[in-house]
Amino acid sequence: MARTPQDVTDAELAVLQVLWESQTATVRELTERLYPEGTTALNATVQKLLERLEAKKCVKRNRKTWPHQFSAAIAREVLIARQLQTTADKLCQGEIHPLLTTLVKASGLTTEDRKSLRGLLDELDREKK
Amino acid sequence: MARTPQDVTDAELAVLQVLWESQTATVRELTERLYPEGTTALNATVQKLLERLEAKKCVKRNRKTWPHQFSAAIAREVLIARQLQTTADKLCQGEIHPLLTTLVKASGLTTEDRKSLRGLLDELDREKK
DNA sequence: TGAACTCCAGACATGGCGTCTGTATCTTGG
DNA sequence: CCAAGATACAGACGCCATGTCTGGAGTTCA
Repeated sequence: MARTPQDVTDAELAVLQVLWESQTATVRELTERLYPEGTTALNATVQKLLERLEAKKCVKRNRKTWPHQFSAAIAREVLIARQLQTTADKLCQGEIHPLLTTLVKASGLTTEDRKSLRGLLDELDREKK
Repeated sequence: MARTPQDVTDAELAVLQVLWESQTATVRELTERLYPEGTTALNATVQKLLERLEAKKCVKRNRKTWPHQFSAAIAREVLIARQLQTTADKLCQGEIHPLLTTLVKASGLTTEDRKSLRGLLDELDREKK
């Protein structure tokens, strides 16, 4: 039972979070944001995280500018979807429906939430007729 | 950025999966199921996994019988819910609504699925009035 | 009682992941 | 055009989670 590497690790995710709200940033900016108090060695750390994220196609790097500008190459929603699929694979043989019912049942949905959900369903009904 | 240990690990989950469908089982049975071909050393491995699962309150052990009988102490749905909450915490500051919309949009819900979902929502509406 | 099985405490090993060091490369001010 | 400072990049380190194994004690049954 070999261990399966994570697709986006915690430290990497932290970087992505910042990029999602900043649109674009340099290594220095990211480091200051993620590790205020930190030493300059952390720059290399962030650099490495970005490098790995780039390899995973989660981050785009603009090499034309100096210093390089980084931006997210993957939307939060996509990552959410991917994560949910992983959960489904592990716990429901890939089925997503169980996730939905679990969410709806277990979580404290407000009346508001339920209304918007119905809206979404209606939309789907219309699309597929 | 310290690494956070998983709540239920892959190998542990594999054990749980078997328990969910077998109701109850001994170490030997589990080992044979999980590692057909395996050496007897794997018995200890499974034993250790069970021990850890027990500590996490995911497995119950009946010490009255010999050999001990193990059974799941946590429902699959609970684990799903927990996992979903973790995802929400990491990606949506704990909000579950984004997960829902992602799921509804991304997954190929059949008309049937949508109907049963609406049923669930109606039920909730009735409960909370 | 002895053989065979099970339990259990602890140790071991692999590898993921966050971090750091050292060096090459680039940019800018003088 | 050169020196100084910043950035990029390759590689390595170290901790620890996690899957696995070893040895010995406990249990059952003929």
